[in-house]
Amino acid sequence: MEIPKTYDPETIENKWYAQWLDKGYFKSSPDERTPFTILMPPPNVTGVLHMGHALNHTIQDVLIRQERMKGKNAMWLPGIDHASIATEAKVVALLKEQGINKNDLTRDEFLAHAWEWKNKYGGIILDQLKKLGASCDWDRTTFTMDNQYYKSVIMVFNDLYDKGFIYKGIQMVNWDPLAKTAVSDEEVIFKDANSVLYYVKYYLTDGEDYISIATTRPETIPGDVAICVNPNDERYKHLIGKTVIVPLIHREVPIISDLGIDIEFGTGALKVTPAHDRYDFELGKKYNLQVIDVFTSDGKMSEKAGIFVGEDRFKARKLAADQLESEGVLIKKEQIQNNIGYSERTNSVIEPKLSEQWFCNMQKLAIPALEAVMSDEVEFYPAKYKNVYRHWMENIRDWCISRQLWWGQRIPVWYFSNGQYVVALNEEEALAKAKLLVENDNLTLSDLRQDDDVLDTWFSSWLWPIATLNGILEPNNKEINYYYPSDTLVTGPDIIFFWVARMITSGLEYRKEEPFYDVYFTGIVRDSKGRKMSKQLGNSPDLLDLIKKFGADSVRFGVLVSSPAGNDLLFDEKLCEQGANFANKIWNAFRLVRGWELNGAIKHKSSRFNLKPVEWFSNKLKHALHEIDDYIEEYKLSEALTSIYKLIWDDFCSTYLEMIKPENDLGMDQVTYEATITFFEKLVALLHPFMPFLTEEIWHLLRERTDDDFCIIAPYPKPEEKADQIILGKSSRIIEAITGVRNIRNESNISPKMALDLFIRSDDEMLFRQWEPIITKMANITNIDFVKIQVTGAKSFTVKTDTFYVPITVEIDPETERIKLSDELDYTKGFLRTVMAKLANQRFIDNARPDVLDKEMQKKADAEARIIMLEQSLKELQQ
RNA sequence: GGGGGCUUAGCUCAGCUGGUUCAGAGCAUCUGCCUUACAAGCAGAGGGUCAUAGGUUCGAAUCCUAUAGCCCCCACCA
Repeated sequence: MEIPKTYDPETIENKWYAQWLDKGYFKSSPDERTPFTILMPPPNVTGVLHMGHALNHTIQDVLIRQERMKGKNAMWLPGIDHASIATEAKVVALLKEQGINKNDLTRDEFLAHAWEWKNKYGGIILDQLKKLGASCDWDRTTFTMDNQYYKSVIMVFNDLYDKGFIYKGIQMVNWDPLAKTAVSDEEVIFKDANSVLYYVKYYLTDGEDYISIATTRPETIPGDVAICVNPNDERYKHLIGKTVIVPLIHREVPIISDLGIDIEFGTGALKVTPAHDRYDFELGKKYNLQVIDVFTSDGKMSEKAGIFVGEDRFKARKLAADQLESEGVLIKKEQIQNNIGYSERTNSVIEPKLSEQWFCNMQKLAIPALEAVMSDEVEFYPAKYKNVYRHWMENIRDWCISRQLWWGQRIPVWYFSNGQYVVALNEEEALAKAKLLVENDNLTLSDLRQDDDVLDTWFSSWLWPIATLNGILEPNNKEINYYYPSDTLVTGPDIIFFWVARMITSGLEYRKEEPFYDVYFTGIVRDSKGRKMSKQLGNSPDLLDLIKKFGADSVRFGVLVSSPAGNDLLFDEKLCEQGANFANKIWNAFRLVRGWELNGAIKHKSSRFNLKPVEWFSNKLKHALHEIDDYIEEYKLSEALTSIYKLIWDDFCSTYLEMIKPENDLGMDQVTYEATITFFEKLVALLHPFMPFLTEEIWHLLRERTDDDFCIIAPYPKPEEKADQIILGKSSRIIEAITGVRNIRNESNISPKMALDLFIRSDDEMLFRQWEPIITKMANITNIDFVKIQVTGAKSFTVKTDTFYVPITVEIDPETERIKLSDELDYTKGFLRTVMAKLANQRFIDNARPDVLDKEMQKKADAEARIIMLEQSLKELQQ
């Protein structure tokens, strides 16, 4: 067998992905094993793969692969969200390009276009995820408008209506004039804005006096129905009850009073426009005022405005300002800072608008969902989001669930011409219910009209954990009973309210059990300058390009290595490069190790090195497995990966392989070789969830494998026995000694090629004898001797209580040697003093834990021994 | 306006219930090496009064209080 010199990701990735699929390793069905389930947050059908997805799905894949290797029945369910408003906007725009206006289409015609679009573009994103190595059970791919899913949503609507949670009402909603639909509070993004505050005179009906009003929205003046002041405001007290003339339209309106008015703000007098402001609407209700909606649904001035009819709201603002000026009622303009709400989807300015919508009352439903998180039944990583969650759930408001769109689950409500309605699962049931309602058996479907609106996308997404497993329609089916609750939800904190909170809510309502045990919140992916990645900035690299350039394993490494849970990830291509370097390193280590057998270098039965390196690395590995396991338990994946990285690069390659690597033609022995292959196998398995392709490749090349022996299903290395600290401690003395010699070479400019002698002064000669062949090889030493006294004409260094002398021809300054020793002595003495102080402190003795106390005792002993050694050396030097 | 978080080497970050093996890692920098696995590499090195000021303590990066700066979330101030 010939091992290629370089690792070629692309062909190898395609090869193994195909084989994994072929072997069905991603598939899962209920059996006697413990399940481990992850439900993929379904990307929008309109979505394009970006770095955020890469991070998110890499994390999910790491978790799934780990648990699969640990023997659980791992199931990762992928899917796509129909993304009602986002998709509809896209389809409308596309049709517009083709010269088709949505308004000219029937509902069915439009939906046909939408489905066509979905079938063409939807799911591209999932195919792209395959390139990344995602090990989803693709047979389970679910779309939120699949037949069964659709029915589940309708069923839940019916159920919540029957239970009295869902109701229809006229309320102030957030209106998106571009999409011409209501949106929920969560879909409104508030941004700071510089606005103009207009001060306007409202003249009293009788007399020359006026009251001045401050407003940022003069175009809504035609909707004014009153002026409101604080009853305690001395300036206006005498005017309450009088009437003023509204500018522009010259209507007479009353001056009323309410304690809610802020005397300090603006002029202290508020123009009341119930149709266009939440607060004003409340005032309007309280004082029974008229509602005049001055806008049309697309944000133009309406007939009711009576002025600037048909003009866009922003144009109208300017026109209104101009006219106020020409009427002589504009007092002044002032620049102010305020918040303006934008639609999350269309980015148009949200208009508070009074309209009739469907709402879901969340207060009662939220109670158990709040409790589940506060009690850690659902555990948040990081925990800081618990507070955010609690605050929202404690102040939860009714959820506006209807949207004036066509793409989505159509609201299952059927109306009579008189406005009466029935809520039903389908037309047949609607008709039956209707007949009962009006006691008329001759009623036909044509007497009924279904609600035109669809449901908020999130009203379907919130059922994801249940509906994907058909748990709504068949609550007792085998699948949902087996897989629910899922284990970990991996998502961004930006949708904690939209989605996470609501899934917990619906899960507890419909399964009486939380939908997932853990929620892992990822951070936002930013560029290396800390800017959020966005299309506009063009700072988001194309994932597929990155994979092409570095390989999927390297990209996975890059996004994982610096992304602790909940913290933003500052992504830099360099991280992928580091990943690629790592892959290359592993590949070359593999070539070295495997080469020994393939090139016939295995010449001996037993180890020249007394198996010391094997003993050392096996303990190093034990130690690392515990560390890595702890990190994974806490979802510290980047830390875990870093640990594996160091274990492989530093400990395995730089140290272990260098130790056992045969110099000259001395050859390798069978025992060490076998041990090394076994180590390599464990390392590769350990790394597999993070870098699946490279590891699968090496897995198959390390040994002959049977047909079903794949790394993807190999047992994950478990932390079992603890590492032997004594062995690790002794070995580190050896390694430090080698480093010490190398250091002397460096600072004295001695080539690594020039062999040196080494004198060791130690009370543990045995140890150094055992390691002698390794020390001589790694530090390029000709001969090691043991001494009892100072060696002159040599550079020295100390490790713990051992002193090492390297005789060199380069000039040695005794003074420098003396200073070195005396500095170390001072430091050690100081160190001992602090230890002694602690041990002399009764409160410390009383309060410290026994292990802390033991450590201090050990420190004391070590320091004392070292001081004796240093003092002795120093004395000899001065003689 | 309310709430939460952050401030540790040039950069990105680890540092749990306070105890000189905690002052760390990776990247970057510097020095020397094309040593037959790897220059996508090897061997070394330098670099931080742990934001500031107090306090608690025998002892604080770690706990408390203020201050400054940055970030996020929530909120109907016209």
